[in-house]
Amino acid sequence: MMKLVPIAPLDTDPVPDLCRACKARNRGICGALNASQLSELTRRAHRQVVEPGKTLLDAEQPTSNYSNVLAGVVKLSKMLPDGRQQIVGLQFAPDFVGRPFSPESSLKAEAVTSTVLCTFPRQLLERMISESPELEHKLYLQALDELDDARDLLLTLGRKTARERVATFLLMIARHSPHADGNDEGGTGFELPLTRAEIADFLGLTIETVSRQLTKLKGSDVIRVEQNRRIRVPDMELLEAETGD
Amino acid sequence: MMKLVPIAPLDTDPVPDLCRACKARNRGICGALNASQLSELTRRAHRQVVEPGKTLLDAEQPTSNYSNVLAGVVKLSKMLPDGRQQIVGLQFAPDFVGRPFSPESSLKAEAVTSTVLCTFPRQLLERMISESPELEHKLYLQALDELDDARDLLLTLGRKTARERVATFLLMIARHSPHADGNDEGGTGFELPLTRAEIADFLGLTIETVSRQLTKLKGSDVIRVEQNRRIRVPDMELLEAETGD
DNA sequence: CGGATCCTTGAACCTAATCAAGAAATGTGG
DNA sequence: CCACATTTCTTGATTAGGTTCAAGGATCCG
Repeated sequence: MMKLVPIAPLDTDPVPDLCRACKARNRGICGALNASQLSELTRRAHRQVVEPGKTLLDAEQPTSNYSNVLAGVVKLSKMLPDGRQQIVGLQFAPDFVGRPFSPESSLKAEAVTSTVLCTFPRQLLERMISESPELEHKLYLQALDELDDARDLLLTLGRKTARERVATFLLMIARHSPHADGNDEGGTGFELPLTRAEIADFLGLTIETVSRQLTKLKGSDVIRVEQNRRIRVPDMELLEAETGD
Repeated sequence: MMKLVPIAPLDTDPVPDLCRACKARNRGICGALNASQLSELTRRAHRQVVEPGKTLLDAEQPTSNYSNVLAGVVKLSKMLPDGRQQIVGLQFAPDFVGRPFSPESSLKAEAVTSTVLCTFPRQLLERMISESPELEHKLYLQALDELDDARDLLLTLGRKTARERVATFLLMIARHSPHADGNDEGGTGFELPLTRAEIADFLGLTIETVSRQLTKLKGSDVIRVEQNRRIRVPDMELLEAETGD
């Protein structure tokens, strides 16, 4: 049975086309917005495709825009004054990229692959947060997930061997791969979004060590390296057994 | 001048004595609650002093209670099946300890010092979150801070030397010490809440390495070790210079 | 095809781990 | 309060996993 409720005047806006076509619409934070809020967001947001290396947020710099990742991968990294670098997180669709309630980011956010983003002004989002508890709730849930991820990575960096780290990374990518070919003849295949240097920066290793461990995992028949960036895992359980947990 | 506002019937409850005396009341998440909410929370919360080693949340176990830290220090840790351990966070007053929206914790929370807690049922908090956006906002802010801390630690574990890690840890503790004696004759003095073994688990090192680096920092006149747990920093800038950032 | 970037492999080195012992601090019961 | 047991911490010797330095091979792209 239908309830009769007064129609809020602002809610007569239709869902914008941009959002209607957005794959992240119902999984990401925008799912918390009503049509009028979506409409306002859309008026000031734009969809863009950015190339690898494009910086979205810069450490110690005032931030003017936040983004949602619609496709591709974004890395979050920190750097010491002497140049040592650590990747502290990877973001996939439909993740939100930004640090609400702080005028500047403490880290750098950079596209690692060709990436599709929905970008909008920082202040607009912060205003919408204050108007929509539902939106803040979604952001909170994402923050909690990122916290779990960060702490898993802490265990990896603090206590795992090089081989275990590489296996852990491969498993993580496999699980995030949308087109990881299922169990056809040769197990699961997927593409690494990161270069060896980036994998090293993620795992707290050097590029040489990453390369050597991939070679050794190949030698143990845990993986096959079909091309530099293309990995195949014949038996996912074998890979899981290499992660240490 | 006083404003005349209608008094919400439920808000006639006075602020409970337990909360009135709570030092964390206005800094922690309870600051987001009105008198009636506080009153309900208090009815089902209890203040307790727990001894070092007491487990508050256990990995892979359903959690029935959350807590606020009122005094003391709580460690959050993860363990691999073979026993390797990593501390992934330290919580001080007035931090909230718990993982909302997840029936079980992915980590273990344990008192490291004698600790004062305000403990209450998990489901009560989750119900109050759904009723109070202000409360969820405070929790979100804390989660964002914990995320920043976790990512700082990632940089430490992934890229710093043993000496830099120990210096980074000492600086962190110094900054969290309420009774760090100010700049009397000998600089800043404070108490380490953790054993050497726990410091090692926090920094991804062994107990021997922590001990050796403390000895070396002493040899370089960056710190003085007055007792095992008592450190003095003659010049805080010297210590900062050892952290690598 | 040529140049640049990315990746692999080898050899030497080094930092931190491991193994081992003893010293200092803490706690306990007489 | 002291003697003893236990835990915690320090120090030394050795080992090993990963880094650094160096060179050569793939791969990619104009």
